[in-house]
Amino acid sequence: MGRSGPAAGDWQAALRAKGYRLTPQRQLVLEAVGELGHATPEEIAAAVRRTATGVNISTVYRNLELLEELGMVQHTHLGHGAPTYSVASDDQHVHLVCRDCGGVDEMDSSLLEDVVGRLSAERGFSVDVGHFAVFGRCRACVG
Amino acid sequence: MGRSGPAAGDWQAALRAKGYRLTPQRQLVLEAVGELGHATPEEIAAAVRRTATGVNISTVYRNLELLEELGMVQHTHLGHGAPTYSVASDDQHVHLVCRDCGGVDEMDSSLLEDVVGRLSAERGFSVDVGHFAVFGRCRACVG
DNA sequence: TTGAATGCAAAATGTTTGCACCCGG
DNA sequence: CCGGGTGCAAACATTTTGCATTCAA
Repeated sequence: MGRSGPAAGDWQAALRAKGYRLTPQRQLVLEAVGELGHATPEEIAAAVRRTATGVNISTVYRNLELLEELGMVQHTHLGHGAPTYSVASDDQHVHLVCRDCGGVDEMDSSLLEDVVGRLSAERGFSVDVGHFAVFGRCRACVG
Repeated sequence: MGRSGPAAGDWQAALRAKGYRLTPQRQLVLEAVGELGHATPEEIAAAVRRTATGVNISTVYRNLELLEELGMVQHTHLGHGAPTYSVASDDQHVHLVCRDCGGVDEMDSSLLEDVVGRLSAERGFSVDVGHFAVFGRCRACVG
């Protein structure tokens, strides 16, 4: 996490190619998403503010939207309140959300291999595996 | 839809057994959920008001919560805004939500049989199949 | 220079809560 | 009669938007 990786400059070039600018806020939002993982816009804003006080929440929203459009981040609805964001390059995983304790666990997306295959074959539906939450009750709450 | 079925009186008895009352609003909310299917609280309120003007939105929320607690209805987060409610007795199905056109399709929950089995065996996680949305892109939007 | 981006405040959604009054049992 | 239920208004939480100002390129 927090790694810039070999493609660090690529997205900056992609930004400019589309007529967008590289601002400190933009960079900080992307870094925060990478460092936090599964973070809500509010949490991301808080993280960004630890480096740059005064960054507005609406700026965070606007940048998350832009970064998602560029394919840099993606969001998942874990059920309850705000959605959570993570960097798109992170390994795809399925979220297991417990409706009782609210806990979130993860499983490798290979779990859904055959489901994805069947939906593609039978319906032409292309599953977005990362954007995914399975609801139910965890071992502890099932009792 | 809209059928009262053989168990029509059962939930009314269940209500009283738990010290709750049977009010017109309560009945109308349950009926509306059954008639609409996949309806948001706002849509349910609108339907209820076609019969009884003046029913407050907060009453709808409170009754949806109660009816869900009693196992009469259930809600699903389809991704975007408000959650949608349906009667719990309806055949369980998986929701396929297109992230481009926003369309919602359904598939029989047998699709997830093995996934449910594996999650139960490997993690002790009990999947709530009805409370489920698979995100991706539908045939039309994949192009 | 110039238009994209930001900050701020206000508006738009969606949901919850406190409280006085009402009514089902 | 009595405690659960309702309506109403206000509070909340989350997200979006209008607009003047700022700043990356």
